[in-house]
Amino acid sequence: MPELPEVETTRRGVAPHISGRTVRDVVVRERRLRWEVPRRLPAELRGTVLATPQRRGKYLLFPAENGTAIMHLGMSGSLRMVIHDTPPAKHDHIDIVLDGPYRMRYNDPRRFGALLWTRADPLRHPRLARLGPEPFDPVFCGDYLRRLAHRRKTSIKQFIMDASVVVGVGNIYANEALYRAGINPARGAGRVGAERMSRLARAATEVLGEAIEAGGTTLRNFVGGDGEPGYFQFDLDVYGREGQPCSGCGTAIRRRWLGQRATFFCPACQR
DNA sequence: ATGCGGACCTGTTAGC
DNA sequence: TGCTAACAGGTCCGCA
Repeated sequence: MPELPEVETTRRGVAPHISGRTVRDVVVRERRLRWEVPRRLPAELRGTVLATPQRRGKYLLFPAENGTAIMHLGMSGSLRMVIHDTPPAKHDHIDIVLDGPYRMRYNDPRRFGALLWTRADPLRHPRLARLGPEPFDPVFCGDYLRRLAHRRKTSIKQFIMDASVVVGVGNIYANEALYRAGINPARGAGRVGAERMSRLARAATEVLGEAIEAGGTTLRNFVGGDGEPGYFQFDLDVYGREGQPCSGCGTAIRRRWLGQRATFFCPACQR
């Protein structure tokens, strides 16, 4: 579920409840996530004061005094703040128990997520070191994309979803950005001209920004950081709309597969 | 270096 | 109603 807007919404949701709080304990009920939760993580976090959580791509960073907890929500992870005596539900794998009435609870049915620990600069962590720029970073622009896409034969959609190119453009927003830019998702990355590439960069930045504004797209079981199920729905033009008319020209939206991911596009508007 | 396919998991929904 | 298959928002890894 979580794409960048959901991750950012989660960060914003939990931030006021954890910034400046002391970690009383960390309860790990299931350590088999994408990678095993480090055994030393509870001991490292216990007794330290948490700073404001940060985000890098879809990774959440929880800086403590002696290191940083690095979290990824994977496909199905979510965080919520619950009062201490709330009994854990199915797939509630980890609690960060805080001073005061709340603990931060991590739930992840598919266990594609992760919780890691580093004492060093988290941005140099192997998982983060090779990430591309944030979509809101001014270096992320048409020229930047053109340079990287030079002679690349992969589709523009797979290219824009590559986290070493730019972070945070997941399947939903790749579809939406390409629609807004009028580019066929299957087009070779190296065959997108300068003008259209600029449009794509702008579209990606825009669509992600708007989704964050909207509070994140809510699909399936996403739960906002405040514990309220998000009911806001970002208005999607193509994703999940196979067979429905394109809002621009009325042509039926098509679905195809690119890189094992469902891809939605308007065959008339996107070339 | 690039590109592809498979892998990790469980839950929900569509179809018979 | 019940069973099975397809599909789901992410990434990493190994191989060609």
